[in-house]
Amino acid sequence: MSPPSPPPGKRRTDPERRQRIIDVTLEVVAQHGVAGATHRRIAAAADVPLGSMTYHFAGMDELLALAFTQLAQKASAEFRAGLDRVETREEAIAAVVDIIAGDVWAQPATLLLSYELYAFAARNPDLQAVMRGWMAASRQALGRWFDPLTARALDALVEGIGIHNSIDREPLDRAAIEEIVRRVAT
Amino acid sequence: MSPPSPPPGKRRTDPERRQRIIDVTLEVVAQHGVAGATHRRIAAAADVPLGSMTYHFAGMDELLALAFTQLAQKASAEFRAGLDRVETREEAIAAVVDIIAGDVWAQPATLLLSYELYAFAARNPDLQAVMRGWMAASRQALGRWFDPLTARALDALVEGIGIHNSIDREPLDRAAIEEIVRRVAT
Amino acid sequence: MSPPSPPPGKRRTDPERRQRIIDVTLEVVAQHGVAGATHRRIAAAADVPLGSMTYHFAGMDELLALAFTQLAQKASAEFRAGLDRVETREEAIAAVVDIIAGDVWAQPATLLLSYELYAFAARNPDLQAVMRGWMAASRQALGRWFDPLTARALDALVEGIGIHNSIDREPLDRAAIEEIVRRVAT
Amino acid sequence: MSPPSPPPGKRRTDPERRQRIIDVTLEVVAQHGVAGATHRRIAAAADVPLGSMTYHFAGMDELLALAFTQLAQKASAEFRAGLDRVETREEAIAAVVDIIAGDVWAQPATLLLSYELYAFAARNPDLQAVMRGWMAASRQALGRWFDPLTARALDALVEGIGIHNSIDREPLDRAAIEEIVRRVAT
DNA sequence: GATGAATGAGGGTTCATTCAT
DNA sequence: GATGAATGAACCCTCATTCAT
Repeated sequence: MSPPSPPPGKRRTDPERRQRIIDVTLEVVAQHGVAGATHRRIAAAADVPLGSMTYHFAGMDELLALAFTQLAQKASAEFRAGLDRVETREEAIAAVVDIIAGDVWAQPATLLLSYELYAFAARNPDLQAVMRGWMAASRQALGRWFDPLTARALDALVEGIGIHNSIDREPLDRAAIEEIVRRVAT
Repeated sequence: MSPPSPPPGKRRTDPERRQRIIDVTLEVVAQHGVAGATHRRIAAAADVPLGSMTYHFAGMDELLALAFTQLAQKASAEFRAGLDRVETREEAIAAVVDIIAGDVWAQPATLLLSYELYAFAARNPDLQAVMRGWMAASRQALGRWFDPLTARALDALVEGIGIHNSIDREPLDRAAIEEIVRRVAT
Repeated sequence: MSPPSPPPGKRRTDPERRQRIIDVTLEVVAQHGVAGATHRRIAAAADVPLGSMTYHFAGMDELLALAFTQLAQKASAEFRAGLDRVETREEAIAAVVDIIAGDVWAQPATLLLSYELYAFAARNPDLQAVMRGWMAASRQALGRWFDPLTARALDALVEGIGIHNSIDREPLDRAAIEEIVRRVAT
Repeated sequence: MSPPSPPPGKRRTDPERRQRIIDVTLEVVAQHGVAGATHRRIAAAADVPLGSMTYHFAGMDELLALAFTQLAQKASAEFRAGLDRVETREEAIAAVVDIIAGDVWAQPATLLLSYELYAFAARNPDLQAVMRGWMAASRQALGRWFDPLTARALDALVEGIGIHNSIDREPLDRAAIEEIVRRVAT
């Protein structure tokens, strides 16, 4: 059995189109918020005809759900990638510090998207499942080096320090972050 | 017998009106998100004519800013209230655990509002100032019992565990939270 | 019998108020057009409470009618003043040239008001009477020196050249105007 | 039998729609003034959904500008048409008298529109260019038979007598108009 | 007499969505 | 399959006007 692919026949420049719309959706949300993410704006940003929006996606909700899901999965993958390549507990601690202080979550756009994601997920059961999966994956990755409670604590720390650093005018530096991480990791 | 109340639909004196609109705004945001917080919806929920919206507030942005500011200030006040009445460091630790595990942030609506608040604040300089004030107040309250770095770490922990507990199907219990708090608080 | 004055008792800073509103109305119309002449804008420009608007005048239509009537009467008076002081036919011709080339109608604001006035008068019988009175007065003033047909022709010329000069990038100079006036005045 | 027309309220193909809206706009302006020309009123008069207004035109200003531009161009074309078909100077004079006394500008609606046009143009640079073009075309048409100064004077006369005749209870008759035109045309 | 608070009607505009092509 | 034209619901906001004071 072949995977469920679009029926063969007259496929044009399609395949990337759908994905590009999803990617652009996140950009638009980052810039204008969920409230400002309209079909028109996304279509314009993706350089796609307006009709494509409702043709490819049932509605904004579905599109947002898809976009946020991909965001969560990508973030989760990056999180695990950072931890999977380490060999010792010391390196694992360093990896956690990297994640908190690193470029990924330090980017204002990414953090902004996470706020929008949380708010959206709170009203969307599908996204809640995605987020629980994300959390579970993070804890599993941490679980290689830390006991379950510590893993959860570290995961929460990543979240909390990330948010506060984005608001704070003087974010915590690497040394301070490491100090805290070490306290939590016994 | 209750005092003679003005016939509904024709009351001209309603001093708390303005404040009620602000309160209702938060309820509507909690229920429908910032994206779904429209003048009409809020007016209906507050049982107020539509014209009152732009009469009392320059626009949705101002109204949201006011509502979120009050939310932040109320949350900040509750945070400090929990810490200001303690007399020992042990009690302070218990208070932090209370805050994390307690009713305030455990309410889904409150957490949801905080996501919306973060997203909104990221695009609104006034709210950023409010949030920095909130963070500063929290750290000051914690500063009575903990050194600055620990205070920041605990504050981040409150944030992170709160968020994760709201997503998690099996939130951390008091004992687990206390264990983590004690690790951070040396 | 005394003239119909407001009943004595508690008169404050009233008398000029009403007239000032009328004057300011013309300024607002000149700046924003009849379409943009709102109670609020006029009240703000006249530094008068909004409630004064509907207190002193039955509605915008009445206020506009009053304002335009005063404008017409003032313009008419100036027109006659220019002609009444002349002693010879030659001076009368010079006066007509003065009116056309002069400062009064050359001011963009004044001409703009006349357009608005014409448009308004076309839909307001009272103003039509005012304008007919204005025309009659002009012709009467001209009638001292010119036969009826010539008077009407000169009056039309004042109108037509005035308008065209306001549109034209190179308005007719005094000499050209005088040449035309002399042709019409036999 | 008439051809099968689409059921009302559900027609999707209406190529002249845009132009009809422009035409109807002038009718609405003639009836209610620029101040009373609203999207809703025009849409109703043109039997067109409200959404069509801002779909076809960027805003009321653009719509008014288009409508007035077409009015000016049509008036200009008629003016020239009257003069272009004459063969002698005598006929040219007769043509000018026709224009002044004729049906075009004698219609109250047309004159009313010209007032609104002048007022609108005074606040709209694009329309000023249109009006200057109109004036230039008129003078060029007159220029075939009259020297430049006379051409301008006759043009102004058309304007002035037209306006005054519309206000006057006893408009000038053809003979009187001809007498004045002849004076101006040397 | 005079006014500031309040309102509901109506303003322009944006939007997701539909549908003929 | 894909799209551009079109729509009507809903948006935020301004307005003249009312009314208790």
